[in-house]
Amino acid sequence: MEENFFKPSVTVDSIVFTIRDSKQENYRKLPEKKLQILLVKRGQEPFCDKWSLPGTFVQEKERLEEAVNRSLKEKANISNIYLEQLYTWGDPARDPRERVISTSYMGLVDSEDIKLKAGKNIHEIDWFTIHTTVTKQTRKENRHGYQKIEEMEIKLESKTEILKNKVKVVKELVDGNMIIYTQIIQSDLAFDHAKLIVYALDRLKNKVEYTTIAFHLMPEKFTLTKLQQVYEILLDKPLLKANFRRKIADMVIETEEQEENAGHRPSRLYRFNTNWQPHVF
Amino acid sequence: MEENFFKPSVTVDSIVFTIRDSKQENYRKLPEKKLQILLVKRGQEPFCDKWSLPGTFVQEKERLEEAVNRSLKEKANISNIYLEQLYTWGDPARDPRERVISTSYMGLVDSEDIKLKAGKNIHEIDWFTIHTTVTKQTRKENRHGYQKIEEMEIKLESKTEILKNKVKVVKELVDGNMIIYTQIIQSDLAFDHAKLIVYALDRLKNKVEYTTIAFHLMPEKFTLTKLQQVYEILLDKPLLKANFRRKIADMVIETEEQEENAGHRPSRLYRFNTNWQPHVF
DNA sequence: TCAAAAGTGTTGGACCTACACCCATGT
DNA sequence: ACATGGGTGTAGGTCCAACACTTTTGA
Repeated sequence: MEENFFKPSVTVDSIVFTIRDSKQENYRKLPEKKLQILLVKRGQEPFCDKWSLPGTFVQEKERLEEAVNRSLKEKANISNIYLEQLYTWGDPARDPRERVISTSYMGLVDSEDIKLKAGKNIHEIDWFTIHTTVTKQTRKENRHGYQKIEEMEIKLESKTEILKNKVKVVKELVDGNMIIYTQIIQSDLAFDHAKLIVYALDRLKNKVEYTTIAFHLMPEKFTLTKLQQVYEILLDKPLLKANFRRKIADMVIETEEQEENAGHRPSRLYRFNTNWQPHVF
Repeated sequence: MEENFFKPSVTVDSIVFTIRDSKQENYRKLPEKKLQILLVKRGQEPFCDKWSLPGTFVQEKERLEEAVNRSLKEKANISNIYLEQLYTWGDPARDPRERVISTSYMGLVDSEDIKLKAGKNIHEIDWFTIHTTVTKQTRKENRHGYQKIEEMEIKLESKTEILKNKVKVVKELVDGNMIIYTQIIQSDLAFDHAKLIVYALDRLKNKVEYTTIAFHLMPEKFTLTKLQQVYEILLDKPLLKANFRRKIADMVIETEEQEENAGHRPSRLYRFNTNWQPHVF
């Protein structure tokens, strides 16, 4: 065996996204929807009473995904949601006391599925709407390639609180190799959780374009307009209805059901086509 | 703080890919190219004298990427290559002695860059050509969705050895949530490294289509035909020259240099266009 | 009646596939 | 001279953005 004295603590943290109605103007208009994230207010040191991602220490006989599921069950009363491993954060200084390596998971849910309940070691729990703004963008060419710096503000807003975070994402091309690192400038969140959120957001928005990941934010049966709203939020741009419908046509299957009482023509409900596969050429 | 008694060992393992000439038939023909992977023969228990991925234990004051770079330097005399974190493997039973959690990294190199040298705790080091065959594919529909099982053989071949591996990949859709797990049926490699290789291969082949990752397998200056060969190997299908060139046209920049002495018309050398960005709509 | 959303059809242009063809080189 | 790869042009089809238009409902 190789020299192996050092053992770190290992945790899992989850970034759970959902898309929820934020307001409805009148009986005719569709409610406006927003991308939201699940946060818990810590009940222990360090960062006691700071908002943070739900997470837990990995136990001796437990797989990582089991730990994630346990933490969501214990802390937020959530079970059985879509989870996907994202990234493992191993900076020696990321926990102020001792070295903790954390593997982050992205979770996606239909918000209707969930009844939140603050659990173990948690003082509060809530959904926070995500607002991101790019505040600065620079790009410098150099001998080896270039350096791109992006400063971003991430505002997280619940009914009662606003959390502000500012990060700097540096993308550097050195001898053909892309190096990306994120730096927290200011954060109201515990630990380096602002970083984990930025990373997860990026991955989510990216994957929308070439996977069916968005369907995990939907209920089993949904209208095409609601699906379009989800895509519009994630892609951050308006889409044309006719074109959107043609594009996702074979990812969905028509059902016989309709949604009524909406103040306008009733819309047909669809479900995901489990037979769908991306076109291969 | 939460209860936190258990601390696992943490390692990093790297799956380093390259594309190398395997044979040249005559002075006119271009050499045939193959996708290869870097393996080391372990010099310690457990799995002493078994081939494995290069890896190391993460040390106390070291970031994960530093550990990966150190292990590649110490064990294989490789430095300064493209690395990308892939996945963290935390199955409690993946190491026969004690619990070890391992984060895997994918490395990509131009093979000309590298002079291998077996290093610390390593008996041998070599490149292995990867041959994969899907031996069985089943798909069952059920109440919740479906289950897809794929059996794959991965043959790894160096000048002197052939390593055989057989894995079973199960993709299951349960209540709209996709669960993927891999199972090793038979493997000549140490630990669960066959799994890590299958995962890395999958990711590499996938990313070729929507990123510029393939360029990390190229030297700084290259001919378009060599680039096309790399794409053909990764996509596992022949491409039409004229169409390929149009598709990658704005990812590359023409240089003034040419490659000569080839027994046919000399070909222009290109380099990667660092200004390239995917088309956004 | 009418506001709002549901839902469909059309058109011009961009891009993609397949194939044909010519060019330049070393032996 | 010729095998081999380097390199480009084009025709036909498919896909896609943009826009216009009709339908259906609840109040």
